Amino acid sequence: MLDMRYVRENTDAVRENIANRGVSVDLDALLELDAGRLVLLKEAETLRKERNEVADAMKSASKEERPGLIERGKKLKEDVVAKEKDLEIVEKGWREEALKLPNMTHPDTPVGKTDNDNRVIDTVGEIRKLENPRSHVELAQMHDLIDFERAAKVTGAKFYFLKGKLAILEQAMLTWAIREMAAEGYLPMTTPDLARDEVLVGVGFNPRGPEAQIYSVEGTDLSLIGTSEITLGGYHKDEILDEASLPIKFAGISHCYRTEAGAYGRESYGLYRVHQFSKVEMFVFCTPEQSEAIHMELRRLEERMFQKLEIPYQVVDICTGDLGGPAYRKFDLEAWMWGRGEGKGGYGEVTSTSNCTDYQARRLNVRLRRKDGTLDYAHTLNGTAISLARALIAVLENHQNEDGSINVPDVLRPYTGFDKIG
RNA sequence: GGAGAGGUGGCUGAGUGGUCUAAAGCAGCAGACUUGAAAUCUGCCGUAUCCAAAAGGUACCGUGAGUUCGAAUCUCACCCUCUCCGCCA
Repeated sequence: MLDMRYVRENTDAVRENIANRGVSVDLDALLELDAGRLVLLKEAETLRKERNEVADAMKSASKEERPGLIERGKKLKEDVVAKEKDLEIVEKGWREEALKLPNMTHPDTPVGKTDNDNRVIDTVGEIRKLENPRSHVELAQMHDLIDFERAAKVTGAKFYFLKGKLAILEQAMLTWAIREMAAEGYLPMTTPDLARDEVLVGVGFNPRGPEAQIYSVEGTDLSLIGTSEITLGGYHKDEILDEASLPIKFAGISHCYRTEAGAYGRESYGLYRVHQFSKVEMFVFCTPEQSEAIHMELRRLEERMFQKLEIPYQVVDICTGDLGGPAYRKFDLEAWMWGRGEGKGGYGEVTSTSNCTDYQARRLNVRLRRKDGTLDYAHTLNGTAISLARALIAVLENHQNEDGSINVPDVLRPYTGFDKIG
């Protein structure tokens, strides 16, 4: 959500931003609705004022005056109801359109249309030389680590059972990641896996409807979360945070559920695009002054996780056309995966960090009280500490040996209790 | 799941149809007194929105609908909290 006053006063900048992001928002229609809304609002308020005056006059009215005042009051009540109905209709359209407005964009964000326009800003780590690199699916088959077929029988396509040492490896990575985050001052939080639709919308997700990537629970206003960004963002909904308490840093542990409608194909192979996975997510509430530096910190922490896992990756500055609505700027980490690029290997997204500035905070109504007593909206940021499924792919494929055995990265060995698979 | 009680400003808490633009206390801010602090005294002290600003208007007492000339107050539904019972890892 953008500040409507800002939109009114900076229409050119907003228009350019909409164009850069390739979002379908009709700004002119929105501005027209906005102007119409203000007129109706004014009219409704005038009527309500008269109604209040009549009610006020009743208090001291004589017996003779009363019937006349009651008549006026009845008439005004009808007028108010009618005017409010008009206002409600305009406001509904206005709100729908206003919610579609994406966040403004960081000046350094590359302008572009698709992920081909994303800018690689760093490449780190060395890709191991392998004669016969195997995909994680092949490796899993060799060691009986994943059962997709039975998961399909039990639940459906794009679900999986992790077996044996891979199940242990997953838990090891979760525990390791949580401890890493705690050591950095991020408060570990196990969150609900479901949230109210209201919260989903506040964080910027679309819980229902044809475009939705979210599972919703029939007969309730609950949806399965696609990331704990949702529950952590909702955590301080409708609250006023004390400036001195910021930044507030969380490391959320949750399962993540995504419908991934229509996302089948080569790039969705194996564990890469699945309907359920576990994730440790960093989430930060901070002041507007802090958010830029914290975004860099989140990126640095994400990079460090993959450095410690000894997995080569590249950092990508996401272009305007590929940014989600709430993000002001977004970096992705793409790890090397041998199973991509038709067996030759390629980079695949493993983490992502966004600075959402005050966009989510406005929708969630999260404010901060300055030391001088004034109020402002907080800034929110999120970043992936570790996302299982994809991180497992990266570990399996990068730490495989020529014989198909897989070394456990050093940092995980204390948590797995074994050094090698196979 | 059943029965009961309850949700009011940053906090505690009064208020059951019209001076509620919500009592009082605590906390906070400014000032007085004081060498300084405490105590005491005085004043200020919710949010959003409209207006260039001020003045002012409108809305908000868990949420939503309703009754009424008029709703924090009455009615209904929902959400949440607490107590007890049942069930249960």
